[in-house]
Amino acid sequence: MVRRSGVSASTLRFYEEKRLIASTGRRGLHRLFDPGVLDRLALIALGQAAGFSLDEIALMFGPGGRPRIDRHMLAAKADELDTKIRELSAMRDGLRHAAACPARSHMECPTFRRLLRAAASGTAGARRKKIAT
Amino acid sequence: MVRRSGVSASTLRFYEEKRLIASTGRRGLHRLFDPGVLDRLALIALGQAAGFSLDEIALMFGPGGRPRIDRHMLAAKADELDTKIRELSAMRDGLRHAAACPARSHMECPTFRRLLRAAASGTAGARRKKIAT
DNA sequence: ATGCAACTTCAAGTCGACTTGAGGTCAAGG
DNA sequence: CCTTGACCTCAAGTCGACTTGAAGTTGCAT
Repeated sequence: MVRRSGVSASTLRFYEEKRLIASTGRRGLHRLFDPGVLDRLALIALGQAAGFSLDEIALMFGPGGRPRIDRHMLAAKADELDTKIRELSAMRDGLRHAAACPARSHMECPTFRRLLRAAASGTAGARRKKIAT
Repeated sequence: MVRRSGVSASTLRFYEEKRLIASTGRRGLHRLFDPGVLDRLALIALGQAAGFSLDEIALMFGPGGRPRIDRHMLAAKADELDTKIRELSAMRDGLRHAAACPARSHMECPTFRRLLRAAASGTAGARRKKIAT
C-alpha cells in the first residue's frame, strides 16, 4: 500500500497531474513513489493548513524539487492569518454575547445589531475579497 | 437601484430562488423588495461571516419570515470559531517563526519540522472533516 | 420621444480540491 | 491455478455561492 502516506490513491494521482509530486516508476500499472514524496506530502498538507492553494504550494518547489520557500511569503501569510484571527475573534465574542443575551428577540440586542451592521457594511460597498470561512 | 443593498442583482435573484428573501411584487419586470429585506440581507451577511452556509441560514428564518435563531447554535458556532482560532494562531506562530528562522533550509528548522509533523498527522489517518481555510 | 443603463430570463459556467463511476489489469496469497 | 482486491485510466461529477452570456424588456431622465 502506497497509502501509508495517508492520502488516497485518487489524491496522489491528482497531485501527480498537478505536478506536485512525481512517481519514480511503475511496477506493472502501479506507481512507485520514493520516500521523499512523504516529505512533499507533509509540506503540501502544511501549506494547505496554512491557507495556501495547491497552485501556490506548487510554486514553493523549485524546478529541482527541493523546497524554495520565501520567508517573506510566510510572514505575509502569518499577517493574513492574524487579520483573520482578529475577525474571527470579534465574531466569536459577538456570537457568545448574542447567545447569552436576555433580550426577547435578537433584534433587540444592541450587540447583535452592532454585529449586523458590521456584517452589512462589510458586504455593501467594497467588493469583498475572499473573506472565506 | 434596488442595489442600495450592496448586493448584485444576480445575488438577489439567487437568494430569491433559494428562498432566503422574497420580492413583494413587480413593476414591469423589475422586482420590488420591501425594506425588511435589507435586514434579512444583513442577517445573511452576518451568518455568512460567522461561517454558516446559506442553507443553514435559511433555517434561521421561520416560515413566517421572522428570525428564529437558536442560542445554542450560536454558542456552538462560537466554540467552533474558538477552535479554529486556536489552530490558526498556532499556524501563525509557526509561520512567523519559520519566516524568521536562521536555519539554512527550512527543513533544518526544528519548529518548521514540528509544524510539518503536525500537518502530516492531521492529514494521515483520520479523514479530516472540513478543516477549511 | 428617445436613448440608455439597469433590469429581466434561463441555462450554463466558474473555482478548488478532489471523488466517483465504469470498465480494465495485475501481483501476490491460498 | 485462480481469486481477490488494490491498483489503473479517463471522463465526468460534486459542492457552495455565485457569475456570466446572450438576448430581450423597461423605467426614467432629458
